[in-house]
Amino acid sequence: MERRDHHAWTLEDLQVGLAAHGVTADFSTIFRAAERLVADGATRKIQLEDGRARFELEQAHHDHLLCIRCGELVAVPCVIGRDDFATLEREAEIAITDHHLVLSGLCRECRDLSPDQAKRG
Amino acid sequence: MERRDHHAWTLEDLQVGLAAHGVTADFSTIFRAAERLVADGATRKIQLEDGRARFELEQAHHDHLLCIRCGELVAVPCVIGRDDFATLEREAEIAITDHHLVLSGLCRECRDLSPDQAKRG
DNA sequence: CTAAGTGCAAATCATTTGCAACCAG
DNA sequence: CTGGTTGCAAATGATTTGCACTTAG
Repeated sequence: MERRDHHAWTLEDLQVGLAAHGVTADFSTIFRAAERLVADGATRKIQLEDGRARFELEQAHHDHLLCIRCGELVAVPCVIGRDDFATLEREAEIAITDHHLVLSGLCRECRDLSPDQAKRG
Repeated sequence: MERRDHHAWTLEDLQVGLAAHGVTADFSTIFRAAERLVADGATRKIQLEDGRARFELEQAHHDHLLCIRCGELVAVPCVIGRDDFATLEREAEIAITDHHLVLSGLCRECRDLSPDQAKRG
C-alpha cells in the first residue's frame, strides 16, 4: 500500500496514488489509515518545514533530503556518528534520545539536471 | 526585542514576553513583526514537529535540542562535519545546500533533574 | 495627506474529530 | 445485531490575510 516511486508520502500523495489505482478514498479515511499504521509501528510520520506531514514505511534509521527542485523527500543514510552524539552530550551537558535531520539540496535526478549546482560535487 | 531567557520563541512566547514588559500586541502584529525580521534576515524561523514555529535571532550555524521535558528549544553546536556531508554527497550522489537537525532529549536543567536518564551520560 | 503600523475578524491550510450510514461476520 | 470502516461535514490549531483606523512624518 505504501510503495512505488516515492519514499515518503503526504496524505495527498496517498490519495492521488490510490486514485491512480482506481481506489477512491476520503482524506479522513486515508488520514486514519496512515495514523493507524503509525500506531502499529509499521509507518513513521515525518513533519517537514513546509507544514505537510509525510508517511514512510518504518525502516532502519536514516535521514532525509528534501529536494529543493522537485520537492521529493528521499532517504539518505545517517551521517552522524555515535561518537558525535556522545561528544555533544558531554560538552553541552544534555541527553540525546533521538534526532531528526533534514537536508536541503538536490536529489540524484535533479542534481544531474542542474549543471550549476552539480559542479559542487 | 528577542532576547532574554529563551533561545527560540513561539509567537505566543513573544506575545507573553511582551506582555510581561507591559506591551500588549495582537497576534497578527507579532506575526508580522516576526516575519519582517525573517525577511530582513535578522531572524530565522524554525518549524518544529509540534507544529509551532519558533523564531530565533540569526546567528552562526548551530543545531537544536528540543527538550522532551520542558519543551524548550536550545541551541547546540553543529555536530556534523563538512567531511560527513562531502562523503554523503558523493555516495548518495546528491547535492546538499543546507540542513536542519533537531535533537530530542533533555536540556541541561532537565537532565540534571532526571536521575534515570542522567545516568546515560 | 501618505506611508507605516495595528487590532479585529475572517480566511487559510493541513489536519482531526463527530457522527450517521454501511458492510462483513 | 455488532464491531470495524467509511464519507461528509464541522471543528481544530496555528497561522495568514483583508481592511478600516491610527499615527508619525
